[in-house]
Amino acid sequence: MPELPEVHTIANDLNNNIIGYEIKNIKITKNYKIPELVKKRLSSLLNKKFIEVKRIAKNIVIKLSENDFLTFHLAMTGRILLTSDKDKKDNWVKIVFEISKNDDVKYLKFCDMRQFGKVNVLDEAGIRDLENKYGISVLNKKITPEDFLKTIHSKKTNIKNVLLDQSIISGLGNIYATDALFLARINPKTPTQSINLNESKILLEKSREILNEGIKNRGSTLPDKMYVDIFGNSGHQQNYFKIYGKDKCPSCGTKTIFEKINGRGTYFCPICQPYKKEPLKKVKVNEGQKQLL
DNA sequence: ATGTTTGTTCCGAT
DNA sequence: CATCGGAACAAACA
Repeated sequence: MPELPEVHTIANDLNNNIIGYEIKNIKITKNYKIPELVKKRLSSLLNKKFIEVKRIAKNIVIKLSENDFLTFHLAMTGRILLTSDKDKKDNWVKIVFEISKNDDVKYLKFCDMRQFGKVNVLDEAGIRDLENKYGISVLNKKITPEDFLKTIHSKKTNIKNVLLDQSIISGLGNIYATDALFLARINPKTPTQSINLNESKILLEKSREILNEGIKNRGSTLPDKMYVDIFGNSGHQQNYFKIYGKDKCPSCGTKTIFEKINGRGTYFCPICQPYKKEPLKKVKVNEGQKQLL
């Protein structure tokens, strides 16, 4: 579930709650598939101290003493929970880190229902590699509409698809990309090559706006409650979705269209986000037609 | 029983 | 060879 605002909220809360704590024990749930190498690296973290928590794209990155980094990617159903209650039962717990500072003991849990999430331990070079995997961040204030347009044009597909391609544009997930396109009044199926500078400018603005609103509202929690923050609380952005999950366009009242685009559920308004531009079609031209042209 | 699901990676087709 | 897009990863719910 977690997209950038959800991951941001988790990283920020962890940074305010686990700095200075040391890892005293690590328990991996039986039958949880984790590479042997990662298991070995995890055990090397015992007695190391949390220095700082930050976010790289949708990864939670925890810096420990001796320049080790513990990273989590939550994918669709990952959760990070923090509790002082040793006996608290949580669903789908995969790894429990017992951490302490002086006499205070807490439990940092990595949970994952569908198990698409990833845990890893990296050194500084590994962190650099991780950073290099990702494309531009729309939240980077240095990115101009010109930069954004160039990036959009670098992939020949539809605009929704390129917004979700983390190696090109990092941070937007399915829900926020859907809402950003609605706010920018751009049809999600618009070919990237048809986007112009003005649309690039608006889309960049609206993408920033929607991500910042999501961060302000501590992420979005859908009815399945899969995303919760480290204390188990829901986010609020679901109350402010623009068009994601809506039957009717909040702007003009027209029935929204729900369509799978590149396998991802997409909502859009056919009136406010009209499909103006035909994709470039490959037309087979025979000799006779050529003369007519 | 079938179709959904907030993400990412891999592999086959073009 | 580059690029695109569907399948797969696994589990719960309606």
